[in-house]
Amino acid sequence: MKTLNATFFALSDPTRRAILARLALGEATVTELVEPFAISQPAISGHLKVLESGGLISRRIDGSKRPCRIDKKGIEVVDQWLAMMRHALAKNYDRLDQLLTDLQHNENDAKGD
Amino acid sequence: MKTLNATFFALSDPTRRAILARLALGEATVTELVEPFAISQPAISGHLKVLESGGLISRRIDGSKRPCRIDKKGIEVVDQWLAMMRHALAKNYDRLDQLLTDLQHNENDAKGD
DNA sequence: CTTGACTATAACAAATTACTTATATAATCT
DNA sequence: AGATTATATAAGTAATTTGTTATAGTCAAG
Repeated sequence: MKTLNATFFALSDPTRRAILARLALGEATVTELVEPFAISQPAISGHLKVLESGGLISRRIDGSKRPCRIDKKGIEVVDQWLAMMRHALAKNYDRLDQLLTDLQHNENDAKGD
Repeated sequence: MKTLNATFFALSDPTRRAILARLALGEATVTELVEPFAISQPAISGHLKVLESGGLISRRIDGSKRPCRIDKKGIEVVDQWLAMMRHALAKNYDRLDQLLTDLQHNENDAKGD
């Protein structure tokens, strides 16, 4: 459960998701990750730490470089949460109150923020 | 993209995920949601607003009550992001450098925080 | 062994978040 | 109408987050 917190928290920041998207194209060192992102190197290092503790990336040691790559653990955590939600939703789907709210949902059609 | 931000941000808070878990059991009004959570009603209302703007819940109007229910839009957004990541990872999986880093990953085995 | 590249940490400021209590608004009930 | 219930908004506060610059540590190259 703590993992879930850390993982979703890591994903909640657009810069960190952008880092993941970059990393999805292949491994990259910290310096390589700083380039496209227009924020300082320490800021990126901080994001990487958050991503790592969320199980979304891992790092190796290559001399003085620390190449980062996507770690599937984090992705699996999200996947499991999704599956859990879908399971709970499916279980409820044939309950009467859910059906009723489905019907009533129509009146909810044009609603602003 | 803005939706992704809002959705993941909404999911990044444990209280909000707990609200979703409760809602997965079926619709609930704001007052019903306040009960199990030991925080004030305005705090819950704030969380609900965040969840709604992340497309994770929707609300109907029932007299003075505002029953909340899970909205699958948010879940689909997460699902699409997952699919996108998996696709990018799969595309890279047969690239040489990825294979190399896979091999080198072994030396990364026992690494603390 | 000094210099330069790569990354992490410290110290601090600004913005955001998540609460709180108090209050406003709207619907329900008597 | 007056009281009660259901929810939202306002104002304020403490904690957290995200960024910055400056600096330290480690490795590589000459």
